[in-house]
Amino acid sequence: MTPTIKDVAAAAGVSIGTVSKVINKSGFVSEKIRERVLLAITLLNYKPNAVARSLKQSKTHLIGIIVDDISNLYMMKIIKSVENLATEMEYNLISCSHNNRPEEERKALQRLMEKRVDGIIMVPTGSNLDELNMPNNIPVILVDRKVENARFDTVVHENINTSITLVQHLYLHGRRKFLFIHGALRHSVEIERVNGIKKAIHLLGLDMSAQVFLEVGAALGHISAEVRKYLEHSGLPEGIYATNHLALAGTVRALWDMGVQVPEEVSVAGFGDIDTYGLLRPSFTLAKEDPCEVGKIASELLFERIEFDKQVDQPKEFLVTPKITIGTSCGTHVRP
DNA sequence: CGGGCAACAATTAGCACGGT
DNA sequence: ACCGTGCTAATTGTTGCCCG
Repeated sequence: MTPTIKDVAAAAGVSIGTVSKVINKSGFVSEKIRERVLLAITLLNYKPNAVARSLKQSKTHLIGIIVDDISNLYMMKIIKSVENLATEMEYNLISCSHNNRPEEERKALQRLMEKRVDGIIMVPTGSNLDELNMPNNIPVILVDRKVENARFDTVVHENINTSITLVQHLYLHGRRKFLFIHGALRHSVEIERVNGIKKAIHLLGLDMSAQVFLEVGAALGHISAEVRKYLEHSGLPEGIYATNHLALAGTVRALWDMGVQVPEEVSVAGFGDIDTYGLLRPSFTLAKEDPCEVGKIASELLFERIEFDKQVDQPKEFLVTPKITIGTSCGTHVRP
């Protein structure tokens, strides 16, 4: 059996309370006894039992994080960023995916609560929070997506104005007929970005009937096939704008497969960082999200609540503004 | 300074009790 | 004798408080 504090106490010839004081550097222990205890710890290769400690302290030093899909690079960056602070604060992370299914979201929450995690950071599916049995005894921070009835702090990207800026950008370089490729309008991110597009169309006085909105799925292979099918059937627009990194990657792949030259034949803009390793010299304009910043703000908020017992008086919304990087797609072409 | 002990949360073995 | 029910007490490792 692995040695317990009891074994250390017996080996050192002291009580377990004294061993506890030595381990936690609390209270008074004479130097002679302290050395004896430390020697016993070394000889027995004793490691304190975190489970028993949690039992006593009602604190597990565990943080739960629920995202839509843990293999999604964007989500991975949020998790990594949360982990950075968690490690510094001597907490461990439990990561879960809900795959955008409310039922899995509910179960993941349930499991984390049963594990008695000290706090939760979560990307909501967008389902009704009242039906999720959200915890009210531990802090929760929502990230990436806004939800109605939020009694929780939320960290999200700015989507509407950024979306408007991207359309304006294509417009300023002479584009007037667009293909807007977006995902399912299930959560706030896609809804806001599409709303931004519509606002931009209105602001710029573009002909709405000349614009096309194409909704695509969430799997890269399918997206590129759908985009290709559309382009082969309906021809190239002047500009393409994809609202998320998967839609953008699928679009770029379809254009490559079709041998379409960007920006010579069509301008491309979109959300997302699809060039993880910096291998591309992108000829399209990007609004790059900053998932690391989202994770950083969210984890800082969470630890404020956990460690300093800070209460949520009025739930706040924190906005992270995506950085726009100009590709070559717009610089070379000017409308005649 | 150091020992003793309750408390923490959840589970389960053990036991008494009543009914068939 | 056997079964189900409901209760108590023990169990786990650690901490923090009290007492001498």
